[in-house]
This record gives sequence, structure tokens and C-alpha cells, in this order.
Amino acid sequence: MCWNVAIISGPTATGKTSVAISLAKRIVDAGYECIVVNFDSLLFYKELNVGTAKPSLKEMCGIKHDLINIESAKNPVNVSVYKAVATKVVNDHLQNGRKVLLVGGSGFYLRALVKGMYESLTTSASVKHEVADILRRDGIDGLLLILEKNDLPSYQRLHRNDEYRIVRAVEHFLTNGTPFSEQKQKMDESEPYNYLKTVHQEWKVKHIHLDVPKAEHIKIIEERTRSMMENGLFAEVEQLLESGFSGREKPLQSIGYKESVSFLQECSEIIDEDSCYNNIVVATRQLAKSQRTWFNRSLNRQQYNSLESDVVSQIYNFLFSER
RNA sequence: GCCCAGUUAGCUCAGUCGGUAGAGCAAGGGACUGAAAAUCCCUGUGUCCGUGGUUCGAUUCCGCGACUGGGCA
Repeated sequence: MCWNVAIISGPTATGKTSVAISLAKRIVDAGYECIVVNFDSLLFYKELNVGTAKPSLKEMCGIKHDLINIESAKNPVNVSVYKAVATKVVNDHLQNGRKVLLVGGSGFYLRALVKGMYESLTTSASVKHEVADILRRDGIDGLLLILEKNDLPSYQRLHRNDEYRIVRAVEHFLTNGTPFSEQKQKMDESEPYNYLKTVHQEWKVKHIHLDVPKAEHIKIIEERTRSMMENGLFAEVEQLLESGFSGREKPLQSIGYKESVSFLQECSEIIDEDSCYNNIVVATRQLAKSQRTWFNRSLNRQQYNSLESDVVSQIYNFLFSER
């Protein structure tokens, strides 16, 4: 068989979950074991359900899912941790003869899993402090000076307002003694957006990308936001706030949650339910846009309109063709 | 009915001492390697409500009208 890992990517609210589950059922019916492995950065968290559109057990229809509900929202997962855990999880499933469907929308996480990450030692607390001190004392120019001297490509590539990436490049240099751009260059040579060319030799990858026409997508986002609010988004957030969450946890700063937190905390005279809804819709559309931008660069993906009634069959046929 | 304030970009509003205008948000595009549902970058022509007048020239000043908000009847 010509694949054992199928990526199913797509912007938020394009039907990845239901397509993946239907597809997995077909694959199981054909006599294979099949597992869905998540790469949506917010489905990791046990406490976040309504606002992340996490599939319920019932919706999963008996299809096994992995890397969903693996951590508390009090302990945010980062890409490096994800990469390590997901690599092991996927390899285990493959060793047990399962077909793996990697399903999600967080391209950055997917790429780390499939293409690997830069070699970079974990930044120590002392280096972090050192960099923060320079930033406080000399501003961004202090850090830019270090890059100009030691990592010219990064210095030239990064915009001076991009403080986050400048800090990271300096931290990498001070920790590893080599320029960050050296790692980037190495990665760039391996087609970083071609997920079929993975670092894992045992993985035979196919990449399916789902999207829907924009006008329809806007309607879907509006409907989904409405139904999240009807299905207890506020109640979910309220419960979290009552059970000891401050609302400032990273996962609670995501779409749907940050709006709900401010609606619930900052007295509803300033933010009414309607503008809360609007803010969520806008943020979701913006998320979808940036996900599209990310996946537009991916090479060798097979694209499908998930509104077509026979997408699942189309994808199934594509997977089991000998291409 | 009278008085006051307003009418400028999709929205909220600046502004032009008269020389046809600019912010934030939205929108569009892009980037992205330990925060990624994050973060960063690029993109602003619009009958300046309509209509008459003054003026070389009006979105800007004046008259009239329309609409919106507030007050008084």
C-alpha cells in the first residue's frame, strides 16, 4: 500500500473532523485499523470543548483519536513538546499496523512533526534573563546589534518590530554559539513546505487539503459561532473561571475564549453578547485566512472542496489509488 | 413647530486658518521553527449628505433642503 500517514489539513470550520471520521470508517470497513491523530493546537486541552469545536465521543463514532485531551489548559503545550509526543504516538500506531490520519489546522505544528525542527538547545533561564536585560537596557537595537555581528542573515531578514523572533534568534545564538539562520538555511534546503518529503523514513505520506469557497465559508463560520454560543460557550468559560482559571492562561486567550472571558469579566454593559459574537466571527475569519496563507505554500497537496457531497469517496479513491 | 449638535473610507472618528483628506478597527495580501487560534510586515480615491451662493478655486465660509441625535414646546 502506498501510504500509511495521510495528512488532512484545512482552515478552521471546513469540516475536517467529520470528513476524517467518515473517511476513517471507510478505511476500517475496508479491513484496516485506522486512527486519527490531531494537530490542532487547542484540541490538546481537556477543559476546552465547546469553543474548540472538539468532536464528542458520539461524533467520533468509535473511531479512535489521539492527541486530543492530553493536557490541562493550565499547562500549555508548545510545538517542541508536541513534536516529541506526536512522533512517538504516530510511530507506535504505525508499528501496530494502523493507518494514521493526521488531522488539524495548525500548520506550524504539522510541519514540526513531519519536517522536524531546528537543532537548538533549550534556552536556559540565565540566557533568557540576559536577553531580557539587554532588551530592557538598550531596546531592540541592543539585540539587533548582536545579530548584525553574529547572524547577518537573521539581522537582514527580521523586521525590527518583530521582537519575538529577534529575541528568539539571539537566544539561539547565545545558547548554541551558532547563528539561527544556519538552521533555517538547512531546513530551507529540504523543501520545508513539502510534507510528503518527511524526516521519518518509514512514513509514506499523502497530503489532503480541505477548503470551501469563501462566501460559503463565512456563512459556516457564522453558523458555527452562533451554535457554539447556543451550546454553552459562556457556561463552559464561566465554569473554568469558577474553578480557578484566571482567564489569562494561554489557551484561554484563543478565539471564542478570550471574547467570552472579557464578556464575563468586564461587565456586560461594555461588551454585549452581540458584539461578542461579532468579535468571534471576525477572529475566526482571520484565523482561516492565515491558515490558508500557510497551506498555500504546501507542495504536492491534493485539494478538495469539503462541501461536495462525495468528498469522502473522492479522498478514499485518491488514497487507495497507486499514485 | 422652535433651538442646538452632527452628516468625511465598510465601521468609529480626526482634519483641511479655502488649494479635493487621514488614523484606529474591518477588508485584502504576505511572512512564520520551543507563544502559532500567537506574533510580525505591506496595502487607504472616498459623489468629504444634497443644492444654490461668495471665490481664480468650496469638503472647508454663507443660504436653503434632507437625514440623524439631543433639548424646548
